[in-house]
Amino acid sequence: MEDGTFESPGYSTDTCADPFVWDTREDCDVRQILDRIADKWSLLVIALLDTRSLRFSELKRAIDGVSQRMLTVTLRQLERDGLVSRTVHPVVPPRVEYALTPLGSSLHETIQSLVAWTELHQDDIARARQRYDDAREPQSV
Amino acid sequence: MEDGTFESPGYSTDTCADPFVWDTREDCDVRQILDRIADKWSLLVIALLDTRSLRFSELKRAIDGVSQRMLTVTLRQLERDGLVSRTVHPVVPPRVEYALTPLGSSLHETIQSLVAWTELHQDDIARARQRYDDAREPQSV
DNA sequence: CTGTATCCCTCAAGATACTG
DNA sequence: CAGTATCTTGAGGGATACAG
Repeated sequence: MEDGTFESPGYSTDTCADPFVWDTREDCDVRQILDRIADKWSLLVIALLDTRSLRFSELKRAIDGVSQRMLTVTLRQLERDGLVSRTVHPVVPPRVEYALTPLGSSLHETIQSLVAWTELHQDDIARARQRYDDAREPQSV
Repeated sequence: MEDGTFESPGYSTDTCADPFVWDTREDCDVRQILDRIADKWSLLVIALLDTRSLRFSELKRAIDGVSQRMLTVTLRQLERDGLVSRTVHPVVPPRVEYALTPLGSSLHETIQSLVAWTELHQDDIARARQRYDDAREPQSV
C-alpha cells in the first residue's frame, strides 16, 4: 500500500510513473466525488455540522445566501453519499436534525485544513489579484 | 432576540471565539476563495502542477474532458490569484509553461489530502449510495 | 417546521472558428 | 502551440406556491 505515491489505477497502459495523476478520466469515481464534496454548499454544511447536529432551519440561517431548495438538494446528496444523517423527530412541528456520520466526520479534518489555508492566505490572494489587475488594466476607467 | 443558534459574531470584529464558523456571509473573502479553489478544474490543475511545470497542451491532455476555453479560464484565475505562474518562452512555436507559485505549492498538501480521502473512501460512498437508492426506489421500474 | 413541485432565467461552459 | 472571440445550450439555482 505504501509502495508509492498514489497507486496509479491501472486503467490503461500508459505511463505508470505518474506521481499525482490519480485518474484522468472524467467518469471516474474520484472526480465525481470530488465535485460533490468540493461543492459550494456541501463544504459549508459539512463544516458547520461538525460542531453539533443542526436543524434544517438552523442550517438555513447559518448559511447566508442558500435557498431552501439548494439546502434541501445539498442535504439529500450528502445523505445519499453517507456523509450526513437525517433524523426526523415525529413531533407536531416537524423537527429534523442533521448530523455528520462517522464518514462525514472523517472528511471534516481535511475540509478544515482547506478552510484554514484560505483564511491564512486570503490577504496574499487579495494582493496577488490587485497586482494582476493593476498590470492588466493600466488605463484607469 | 439573540441569534442563539450560532452566536452571531460581530462580523465587523473578529471571529476568534468561534470554533468553525469562519464567516457566514456570502460576500466574504473566504467563501469566495473557497469557491475558486474548490473548483472542479482548479483542483485538478493544482494537483497536476505540483509534479512539475506543464505546458498548456500537456495540461489539456492530462485533464480529460476539459475544454480549451475552460482550461484557459481556469489558468487565468489561478494566475490572478497568485497560485500559478505563467511563463512564455518566445520561441517560434509558442511555448508556455505553467507552474505552481510558492503560494500554490502551499495549497497542494491540503488538496492532496482531499484527494487521498476521496480515494480512500470511494467504496464507502458507493455503498452508501447503493443503500440509499435501494431504500428509496423499492418499486423496480 | 420541513420539505416538494414548478416555473423561469441566468450564467457557466462546450463547440467552433479565427489569430499571433 | 496557445490562445481569444463568438454563439449557443442547458443545467444549476432562485423565487414562489403548496403540502404533510
